[in-house]
Amino acid sequence: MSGAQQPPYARLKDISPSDDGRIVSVAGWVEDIRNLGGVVFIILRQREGTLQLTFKKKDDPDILGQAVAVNRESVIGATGRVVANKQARNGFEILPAKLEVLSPAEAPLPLGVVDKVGAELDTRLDNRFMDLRKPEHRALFAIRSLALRSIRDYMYANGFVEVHTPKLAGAGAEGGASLFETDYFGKRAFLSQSPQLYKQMLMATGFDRVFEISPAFRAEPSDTVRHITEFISFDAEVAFIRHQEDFLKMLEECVVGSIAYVKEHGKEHLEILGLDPKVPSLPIPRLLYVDAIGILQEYGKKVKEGDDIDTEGEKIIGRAMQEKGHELYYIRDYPSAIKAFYVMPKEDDPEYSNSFDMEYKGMEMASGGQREHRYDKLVERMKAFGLDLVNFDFYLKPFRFGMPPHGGWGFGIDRFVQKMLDLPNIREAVLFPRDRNRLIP
RNA sequence: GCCCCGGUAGUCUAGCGGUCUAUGAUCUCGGUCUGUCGAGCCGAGUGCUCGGGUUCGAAUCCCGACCGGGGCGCCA
Repeated sequence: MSGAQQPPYARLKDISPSDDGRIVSVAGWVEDIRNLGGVVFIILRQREGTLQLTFKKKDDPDILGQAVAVNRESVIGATGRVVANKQARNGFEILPAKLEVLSPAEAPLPLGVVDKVGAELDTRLDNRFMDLRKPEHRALFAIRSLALRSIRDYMYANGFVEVHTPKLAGAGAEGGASLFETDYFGKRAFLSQSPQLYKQMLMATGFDRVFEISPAFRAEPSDTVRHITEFISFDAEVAFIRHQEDFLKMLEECVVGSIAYVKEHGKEHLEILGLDPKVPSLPIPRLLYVDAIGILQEYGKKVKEGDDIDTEGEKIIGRAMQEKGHELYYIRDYPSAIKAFYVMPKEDDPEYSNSFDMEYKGMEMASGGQREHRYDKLVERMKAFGLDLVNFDFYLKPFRFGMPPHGGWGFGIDRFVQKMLDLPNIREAVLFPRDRNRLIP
């Protein structure tokens, strides 16, 4: 273990058949041990793939004995000679002269990494560290990372400032009942369900364009494949707009760009998963709310103008749009009555609002719109919603001292990854998901 | 929170009142084998979620709790 005198461990990508004869040290997880009696193979797994260690009884029976004694999924280090060999994976194998167990794994494993049986999601999540040793599961998160990187790149390139608003707050963001309550030095506090009010307040500062990628918490006891209690929300707010179309263009470019970025830079990961997501063409369709209701009526669903679109309706529209070749689209101009208090009703038809949802494969990815920036109108609407204005003084104050017209969106990162990769459950797209029953790990 | 379905070895499953000393696979352990790469072959090991009840008898039927799967409501 006198590490300082020894060369660093070589990675799989640093070794090739042309290194024949070279002495290298490698480390990794023991994926499998194949004991053929006179010869033993250890399949060693690293981040990028697996390589083979070969032990021959006639060369060194002692080290062969050590190799056979190692438990699967232990972390080992080995030093030996590289031998080019067409029979071995990668075209080479290593014949170790030294083998050390850096961290043994107990047996049996709580979850097999290469076992020929499946495991339920619940079991996998209970043992997530082990589950993520499977390349196809790590690939999901490599892709998620790429998608986020592309989103950030787009936002920075378009003049947005990345911000962080508080996740602990003394008042509920939108006055809903779906807040987690906690004790804050004897006072009641809530986990933020949305950065909504804070990002709007920032519109009164001169930043003009802000975005935030951070957790949001919802205490709704939803038990579905598309809800978790802690999710990552990508929020943005833009000042000095004339119409929501001014930023819808940005959102669609950002989202479509993210899918394209994943396809371009995540080829190896998509290959592991056998996936090839479609890149929607720009601009994506804008379906008016009233037309969406029309589609539902065409499909025989009993809805009337003014109704909210329920899950079934959302799925029907998803299929209808899919038939026309559209996976990603906006639904615009919802009735004012079914949207939050901060939405701006349309000038010419106040029954409807400057609001939108972005839908991807029949699931809501984002919602947003132009906000009511006129103090009097905002207060009027808040009263109509039955909100106690005393609790919202901190929010309303900026509206009395010069608030530019503005709007923005909230976009669910976890759902985006779920739909882009056609995952059956949002929990697959989250490392350590939180839901109604799961708080550990 | 509501509706439907389910909970069997570390993992995934069959069984659905006695014939269950519970099926198969995977896994683990032991044996064998000098080119495996889903290694092979021989042998062994581990289990009916918990608590009540019905019955001569319960993995199996009933009730409750907890947990899981699907759907709904709501939403990102």
